[in-house]
Amino acid sequence: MTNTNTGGEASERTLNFIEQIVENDNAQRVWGLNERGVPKVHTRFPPEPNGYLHVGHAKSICLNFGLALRYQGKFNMRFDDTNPSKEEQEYVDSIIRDVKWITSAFDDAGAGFSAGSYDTGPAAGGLFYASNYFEQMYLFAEELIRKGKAYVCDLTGDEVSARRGKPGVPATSPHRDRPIEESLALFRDMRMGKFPNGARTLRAKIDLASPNFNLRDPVMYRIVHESHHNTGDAWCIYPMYDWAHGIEDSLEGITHSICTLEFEDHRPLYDWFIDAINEGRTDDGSGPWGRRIQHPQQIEFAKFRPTYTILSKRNLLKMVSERIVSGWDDPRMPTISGLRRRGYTPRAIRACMEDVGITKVESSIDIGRMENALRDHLNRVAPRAMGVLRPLKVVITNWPQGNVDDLDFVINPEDPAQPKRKTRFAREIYIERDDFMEAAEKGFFRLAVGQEVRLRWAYFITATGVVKDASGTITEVHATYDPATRGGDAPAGPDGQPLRKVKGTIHWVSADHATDAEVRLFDRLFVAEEPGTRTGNWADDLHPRSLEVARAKLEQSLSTAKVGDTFQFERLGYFRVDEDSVSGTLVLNRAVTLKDSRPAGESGKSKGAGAAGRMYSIAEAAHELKLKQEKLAAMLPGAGISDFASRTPAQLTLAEVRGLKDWIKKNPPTK
RNA sequence: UGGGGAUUGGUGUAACGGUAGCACGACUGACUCUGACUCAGUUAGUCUAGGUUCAAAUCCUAGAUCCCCAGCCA
Repeated sequence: MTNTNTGGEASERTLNFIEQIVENDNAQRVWGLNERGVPKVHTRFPPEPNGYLHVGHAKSICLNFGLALRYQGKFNMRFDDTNPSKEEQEYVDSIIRDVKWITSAFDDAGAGFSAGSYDTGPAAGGLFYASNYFEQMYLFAEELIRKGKAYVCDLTGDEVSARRGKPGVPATSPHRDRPIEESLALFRDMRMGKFPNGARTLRAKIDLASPNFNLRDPVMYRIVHESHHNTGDAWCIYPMYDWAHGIEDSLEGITHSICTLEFEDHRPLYDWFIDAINEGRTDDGSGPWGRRIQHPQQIEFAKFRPTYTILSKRNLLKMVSERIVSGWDDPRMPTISGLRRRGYTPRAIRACMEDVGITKVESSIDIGRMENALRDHLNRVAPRAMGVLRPLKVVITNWPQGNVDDLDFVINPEDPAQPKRKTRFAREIYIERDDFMEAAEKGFFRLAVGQEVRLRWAYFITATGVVKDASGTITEVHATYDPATRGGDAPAGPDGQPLRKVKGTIHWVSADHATDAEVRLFDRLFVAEEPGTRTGNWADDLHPRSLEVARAKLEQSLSTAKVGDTFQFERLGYFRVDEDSVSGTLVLNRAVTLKDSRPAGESGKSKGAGAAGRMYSIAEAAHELKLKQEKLAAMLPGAGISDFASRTPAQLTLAEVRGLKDWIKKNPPTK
């Protein structure tokens, strides 16, 4: 079996546990056949429109949409909009946009099966709103009251809390034996708006002593006098998630209701509600309550949890409202709209999700995996261009004044089918400041005085001297070029082999033909792998310089680039034209750098993210060693790490953690 | 202290009583007009302790650690 990291195209791999469940169900025809004559598979993505979608949601979309596609089923986009006080039309609009964008990664999904976006392709189930089922839900609720399975409770929120009980101590409710007719009348009065917010609730009559608190007579309806983005003022009672969700799935014919781990405790409730509705119903509808409704299967999986990121909508909202970022679509945000603006592609996001897989293990995903997936995709599709982020002027002193050369530039070496295009070269050019050293150090094979370098697709040049300002800063480099190297090839000898080699190739931009641009360089929003673990407040781990703005010089052809265009600037990374661009002033975002295998330090970046440089906080180390933090801290001196208390930051190296592991084996802690 | 989950190299993930494999990362090297890409190689793992078995990551027992649950949020 092979795994794929090549853009998420379907390939052979072992089935994940959800696919196994689906295939089992299919083999046993649990859900019957669909109109295509294949076993029915119907999934959905059910966000609440109370914020923008983030990468975590992308995983769920890919899972659910991918399942529908793989098994020739259907996928519903559904708003779980049961709480008018938190939901807004702006969020509805953004979610629709984002889901379409993510699902577009499934276009041309192979096997002659084209996907299209969620609402147009063969997997399209449609766009739905839970709020459109309010009337049906209400009818089901009355049915449960009449079956003696639900009752109106007069307790306030605080009173319910106070009476919730504890593990081993049952909850209490003074109204659970209220006569059916009385509950029915009160429930109708609730709907009529006869009571203020919070005065009464409808509760399911399940088990006040259940060890699972979700079953201690959960609230089904609460009174909320507020306008709803979809139903307006039609309702003043709104269903709770637990009551509503299973009904939504059932009504839409969902077969596999996939959600995240924290809802495992809710599954018995999900099942109870559907079973309660079905009690007294029959397959042919002949009973007193009519036809049975579908009972979807809830399946839970672990969330996508990237390092150096926070994902809860509440905290993302806080970052937006406190202006820590410029908005929900700030390119540093883990929101789908932020990733899109930064330059991520849906295919890269999908590939990352495929790479990471579906399990019930709450693992955290190295944010580098997302970056790798992006590089992998963009490397194959992004046109190359040249841009200089920190320009340093080079004067080619032996280049004829006023002369301009048109040179061939390869658009994408990964795609030889693409034609070449012309790039202008002249006497004055810009190169990257980092690509020049007055005196080359060992291992530095870019431009230096007396050292020859290749200008990509242009000429070999050798620096001859520098011009400095009063402070000693180099303002200009003088160099000579070799006319025999036009196009960037060294002249060949009689045997056809190049007569000389240059180790370095650098990028450049013609000064007279350059276009100015603002280039935004992003770093992680947080400096801690898990923001907030150190102090309990993620704000303490914010990266103080997660945005740097460069005044760049780009090759002339970029001046006509459009918003959304993405390029690889050779040797630098991938860049996307930002929405902030106005005519004449380009703004680009660096989506991700290229990988850099230069020695650490030389590239100006720290190379510590990998395993070798991995640092552990005391909490992480304690987790790794399966010890309590205090216990670990106490044993450090004995294990030969005596200076830990004085370290800043208080971290252990990977080697030390490994050493501790061995030491603990030999010296087991006392219980 | 009640209930529900989880635990395989640095990371992610396979193996469903029978060779612990794959991917990412890291490290070497080759190639290279991007210190990119590509290619080759190296590295490193079954939470612990018992038990069952010819054979255990897998089954049993006990324990450890982590996550979730007492909203009229979803």
